[in-house]
Amino acid sequence: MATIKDVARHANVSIATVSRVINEPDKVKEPTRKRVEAVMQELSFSRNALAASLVTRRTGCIGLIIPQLSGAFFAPLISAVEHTVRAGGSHLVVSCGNCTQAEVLAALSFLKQRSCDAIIVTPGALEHETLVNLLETHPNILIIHRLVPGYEHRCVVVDNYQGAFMAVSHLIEQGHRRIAAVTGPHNNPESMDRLRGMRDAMTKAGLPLPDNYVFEGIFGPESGLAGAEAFLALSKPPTAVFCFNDQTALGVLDYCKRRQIAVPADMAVMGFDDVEFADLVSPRLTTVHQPIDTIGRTAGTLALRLAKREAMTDDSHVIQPRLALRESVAVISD
Amino acid sequence: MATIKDVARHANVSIATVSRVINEPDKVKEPTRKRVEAVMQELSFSRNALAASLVTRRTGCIGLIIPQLSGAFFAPLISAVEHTVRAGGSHLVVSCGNCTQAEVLAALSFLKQRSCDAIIVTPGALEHETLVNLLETHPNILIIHRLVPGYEHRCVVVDNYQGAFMAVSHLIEQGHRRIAAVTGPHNNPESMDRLRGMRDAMTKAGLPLPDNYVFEGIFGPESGLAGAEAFLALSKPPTAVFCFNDQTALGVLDYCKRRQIAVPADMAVMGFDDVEFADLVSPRLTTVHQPIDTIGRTAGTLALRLAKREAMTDDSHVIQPRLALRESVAVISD
DNA sequence: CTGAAAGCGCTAACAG
DNA sequence: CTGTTAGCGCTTTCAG
Repeated sequence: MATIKDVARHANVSIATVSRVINEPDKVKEPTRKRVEAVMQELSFSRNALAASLVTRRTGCIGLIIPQLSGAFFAPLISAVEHTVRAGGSHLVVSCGNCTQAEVLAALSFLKQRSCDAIIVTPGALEHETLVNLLETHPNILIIHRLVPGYEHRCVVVDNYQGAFMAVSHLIEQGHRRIAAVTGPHNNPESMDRLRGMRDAMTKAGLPLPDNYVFEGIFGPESGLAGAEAFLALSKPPTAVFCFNDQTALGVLDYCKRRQIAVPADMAVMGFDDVEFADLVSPRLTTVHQPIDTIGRTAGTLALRLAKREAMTDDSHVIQPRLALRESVAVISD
Repeated sequence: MATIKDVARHANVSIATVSRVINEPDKVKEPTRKRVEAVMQELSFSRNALAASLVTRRTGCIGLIIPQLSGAFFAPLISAVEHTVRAGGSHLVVSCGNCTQAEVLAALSFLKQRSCDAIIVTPGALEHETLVNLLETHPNILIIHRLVPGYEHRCVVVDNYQGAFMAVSHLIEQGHRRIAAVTGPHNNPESMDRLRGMRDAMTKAGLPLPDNYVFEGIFGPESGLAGAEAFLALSKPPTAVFCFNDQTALGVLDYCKRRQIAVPADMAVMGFDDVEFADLVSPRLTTVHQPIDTIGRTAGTLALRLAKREAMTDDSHVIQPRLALRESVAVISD
């Protein structure tokens, strides 16, 4: 591998000049520049970015810590982040945090050592305190999917409360009065926000939400299966079930299919997320659309700004979801 | 940010000793080590990996260039690569090549400058010559999805020919005699391999494959739509269509649904890839299963070996697909 | 077992 | 416009 030293020698200039033709070409007189460029070509010189970063203290890398790389929800998110980040001239280094606190911290430490200009964290299992601590000690960290009080300008979240409120209100408008929910884990803040949104929508309509209408799941199809089974065993089963994510809804749909329960006629199913397959299953899933792309773009833009050490505005970045009306919910028939 | 210099000063040792407790702790006497470790903790020292890499010439990073980050096919692939790579103690830097040759080369140059220990390339639109050149000049590059003669040991591919052969043979076994195909772009080597496999399976069974039974697509649902339309307009339409990827098959399925053509009764549909949604659509898609996970793991393992500059064995890495038999193909009824 | 010193390849003042 | 020089933070001989 040729270095700027080699280039300098071959072109009969100092290494400073070579450095200049790389970084600020117009500060070098045309003939000199041409000569240097020719030599670089000839030696197929490739600048060692590591060495440069060591002195500039900027790597042009933005880190992203995320629980999964694949998956209907995260993959498009990563993609959106990558695109904006790259449009801004930086590159994305992803690290799969796999949810556990230890892994996230390990990933973080790696990205820190690698001097990423900014780091985007999807907290997964991170405790609130850890998060606060992180935000406090690392001015270039950014959080997706959790609103940390006092650091709103470095958080990008979707309005889970509002999304759930809208979803349940829609169900009510369709005539449903007995509405159940398959939630996420009780320690999941997003799930809790959705539950609050649901509760308020029910209360506003003067409807009850009995405890046995709330089934705690883990955001997977198996939760939907179990939840549906539990609800249908009730003496007064619900006519609609609101699943706190689409994977769960998929489980409910699956259960209904097996048991020959017609969706939406006998059971309405509402999801949350609007992942790719929501429009692919049958009946097509009515769900709360999370604008994944907007989230990703917002996060990317913010990261770019943090990387440049630009001042952050104090606004919070709360993104509004909207309803994706499809086939799994209809006006109640009885 | 504290440096080893700071640590050295505070612990009353030389920077060499600090470096040792980081890299070869057992070469440092217990008390000294303890003291240094305490100071590191206290100053919340984080080693600057950039500086280290500058001298060791190893970064612990493995690069991956890929056309898309999301997508039913690539996301799981990335995930598999990331897991193996990380299990091997390295980290993955992804770069989205977006298919064009220029972009792939740009991504490559970035990863090179960043001194990745090894780079995995999914060639997308790269021309064969460029590929050969790359493999020749970069001993630590690895190719997925293209078998470059002379560099087999640094390529990992699935046997597209065999997959297509199996798929079409299965269709024939089910009694189909008029089988059409919606292929990928004609300059796509994988698509060409699949077409050869199909041709040979047809020939072997003594069946013709007329030109108007071969519709060139671009691996998207719209190709399936267009292909299906074209085939159905024929005076003798096929009874089965082999789609060269699942996205395309999705388009065909969609077309049939709209036109009330029963699948598989009136039209059998065979896909290729077996992405996540293949098992989710209805009818569930019969398709050629690509062992994405195996591909990813193989590539990851190979990359790790390249990174360690270990000698490569001379075997090629050709992975065998298998059929995923589901609902969209059945014994022909007439 | 520990320290001194010489770089890794590059950038960034500062002179000229 | 160009060259000299002093590091960036770390590893790695080579002595002691």
